[in-house]
Parts: sequence; structure tokens; C-alpha cells
Amino acid sequence: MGEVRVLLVDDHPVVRAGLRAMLTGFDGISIAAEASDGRAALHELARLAALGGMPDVVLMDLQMGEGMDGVTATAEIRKLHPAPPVLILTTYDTDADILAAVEAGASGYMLKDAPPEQLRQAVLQAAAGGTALAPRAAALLMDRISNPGTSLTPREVQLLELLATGLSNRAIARQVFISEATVKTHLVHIYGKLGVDNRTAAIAAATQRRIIRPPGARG
Amino acid sequence: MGEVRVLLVDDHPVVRAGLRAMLTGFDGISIAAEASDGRAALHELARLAALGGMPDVVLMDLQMGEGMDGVTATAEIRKLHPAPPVLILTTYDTDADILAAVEAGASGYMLKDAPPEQLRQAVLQAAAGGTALAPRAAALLMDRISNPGTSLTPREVQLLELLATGLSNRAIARQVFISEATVKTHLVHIYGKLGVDNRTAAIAAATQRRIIRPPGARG
DNA sequence: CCCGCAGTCAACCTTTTGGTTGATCCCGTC
DNA sequence: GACGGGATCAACCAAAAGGTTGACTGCGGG
Repeated sequence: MGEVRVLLVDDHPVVRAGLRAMLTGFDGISIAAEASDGRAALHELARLAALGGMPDVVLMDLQMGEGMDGVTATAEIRKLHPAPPVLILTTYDTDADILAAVEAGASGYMLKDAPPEQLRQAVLQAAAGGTALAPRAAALLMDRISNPGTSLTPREVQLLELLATGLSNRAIARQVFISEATVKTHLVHIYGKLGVDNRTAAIAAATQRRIIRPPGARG
Repeated sequence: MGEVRVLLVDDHPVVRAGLRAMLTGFDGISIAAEASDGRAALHELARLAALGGMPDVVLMDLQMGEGMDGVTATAEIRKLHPAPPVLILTTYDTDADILAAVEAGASGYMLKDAPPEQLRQAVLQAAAGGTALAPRAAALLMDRISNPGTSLTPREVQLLELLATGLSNRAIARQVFISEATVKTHLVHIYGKLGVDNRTAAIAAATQRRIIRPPGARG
């Protein structure tokens, strides 16, 4: 039957070379095109569509040094008409990454340290319209539906962001026009929800869970 | 002959495949062996030594999911007798990573998003006993020797990293086996050099200037 | 051989944070 | 119309962090 044609999206030439070598080594899988960021991926898809054939699956990295990130690109791709399934292939398996990817409409979530055979299975599965999840991704989603979970309120997230810029309680208070007492109250709530007991740990935890962006944005 | 024989050390099969494909595609470079972490790399070196030939260069990732990390492995390799040069190939270019690598005795520091040709040059250079540095790494080291006073010392960077994980002064003190008083002294120096006056601002500043990786950036 | 600097530590004091209790207000929902 | 949660604030105390001064060590360069 037909070959499964893959669009590779990753900003590292080394990783693209690895995936190319690995995937083309499998029977029934070929590389349709490659892109180094989300924007380029969309261009490639437009080009391929014009040439008559969408790829059967997009293999997408989440962390892109510059340009459009993987989550945004995935969401954009889902809007296309012959929308190819997007299989996320990334380095990290944090809650926020997994959740963001699934929310964006990814068909799967695999890790770069997965053995080649698992990767092959995942690509074929996604191309066939199925789902492929790394063990931890699957576990997280199961846990999520059984456990709604305590999440931060928008206000708390806002204060957390200011916190991460290095502002004192007083400075934060002035910034958002509330009293220092209120800032402290919010922080106590935040610490409780994040399971920490000081501001630096809160920043670390919130950054890790991608609740806030790292201070001094980078890919 | 004159082939440059490389030992690949990276925990990701995909990346190893990429490097293998890329490097073997170059004339004069071949893969002697591969390892998925520092410990395995040392085993491979012992095995290769027994078989009569150390590799001409070790291409080492810094962030290893599990097992011995790249810095430790690099330091260990330097203790060997026919010690092959170690070329670091990693994702991040923060001061902390660069300094740690250089201190451990690395012969070069390259980033994974480097174009293939640059990578080839770096491998050949390292194998020939030379040095290969990514622009930012080179700039950092130049800056260090021209104005040592204004930049952070390795010790200060180390404490900064612990700070960013959310540890208290006491916890940091215990972690590095010094007194809390000393931690405070270091922090005061750090604040002065970064132009801030509290720990969260220090984390923000240090992250922004890429002195440390963002809190929670996992290996 | 001396100097400077990184690194170590102590004592002391001020400011900031962390943690608690309790209260008011508003806005949805049951 | 009662209930609960989010947001707001105050007062208070304990703990941690910030800042200063001063001192000792070890090491490399002039």
C-alpha cells in the first residue's frame, strides 16, 4: 500500500538528520519535507498541498529556539482543511507541555528518548488516525479526568508573573493597585497550591509546570 | 589512514542517529562507539582502550536524563591516560554550563543547533588538539579574562543555580557544605554584581543574561 | 615576599517574607 | 436567599533574608 509521508519539524539539524535516518530506514515511511520551525512548517504544508499531497503525519518538536513554537503550529495545522495528524516528539514530559499539546489538538505525544521501534509504531498509528501517547503522557491524562485538580486563579497567575520578575511584595502591590496585605494573602494561596513555602520555589515550580514563562523568555 | 574516530555520548537515540548520519557523511570522520550516558561512555573508553585504540574525540552531551552527567563524565575522562579531547555538544549556552564544561576540561563547546559544517570543523579541530567554541562560549571566556572583577565567579554561579531551584539559604548551605553566613556573603556579592537587591530579582537577571538556565529547565 | 582576591565564617541589626486569624465585599449557583 | 469562592484588607508574630563590619585562609601574580 501507500507510503506514510512525514513532515519533520525541528529546529536542530542534528535531530532532523537523526529522524530522517531513522524513519527512512523503516519500510513504509518516507520524508515528505522538513521545516525548522512552526512558520516554516505551515509554508511547507501549503506548498505540499499545492503540489497535490498533504503529508500523512506531521512530526513536531515542541521547543523551537526561534520562530513559531510547536504548540502554536499544531493549533494552526488543525485549522487546515485536509488537516494532517500532528505527532509531538519532544524532550520533556512535563504536565504543561503534554496538556498544551493535547489541547492544541495533537494526535500523540512521544519523547525523543523513545526507542526507534516505538517511534515507528507511533508514526504509523498517528498516520492511520489513531493516538500514540508516551506512558507518562497517558498517565497524566487519565489522572486529569479523574482529578479536576486545584489550579491557580487568573489573579494568582498574574501575581506569580510579577513575582518572577523580581519585584518585592510592596512593588507588586503598587503595580496592581492593591495593598501589600493582599499580595501576601495571594502568595500564601499560591504557595499552598504549588506545594512550596517560599517565593523562589514558587517561581521554580510555576516555571517547571509552565504556568508562567521563564524570566527572560527563551526557546 | 587519518580517520578521526568519534565516541558519541547522548541519551537520545534520535540525536545519536542524527550525529551518526551526519558525521559518517563527512570524509575523514567515523564513529568508534556510542554511549547513552557518562558511565557508559567510560565503559566504552575502557573497552576501546583494551582493543588498542582510544577514539580521537569524545562528542558529549551535557544534559543526560539519567546516569552520569556530561560534566562529571568529562572530568573523569580527563583523568584517563591517553585522554581523548572532549567536545561538548549541547542545547544550552548559559554561563553556568559553559563554565562547568570548561572547568571540567572540555576542548570545545558547541550547540546542537549549529549547522553541520560548523560541527564538522569543531570535531576535526578538537581531534587535532585544538579548541572549538560556539560564539557565545568564546565571548564569555574572553570577557572573563578581560574583566574578571565584574563577572560572577564559578562559585557564585553555582550558588545562583541552587538559588533558582527555590532553596533557602540554609538549604543551600547544607547542599554545598558551607555555613549559612557564607551563603549570605556570596549572595550579597551576587546581588551587587547583578545590580539587584533580592533573590528573585537575581534569578530573573541571571536567567535573562543566560548566566543560568531558567528554573525548571530540565536536562 | 607581598598583595589581591576568592572563599570561608561570625556577630549584629534592619527589612522583608511567611503564616495565621478574621473580616468585608461581590458574584455566581443551588 | 443562603452558600461558596475569589478578591480585598488589617494586625500580629515568627522566621528568613538583606546588609554591614571585620577577620581568617589559601593561592597565584608581580
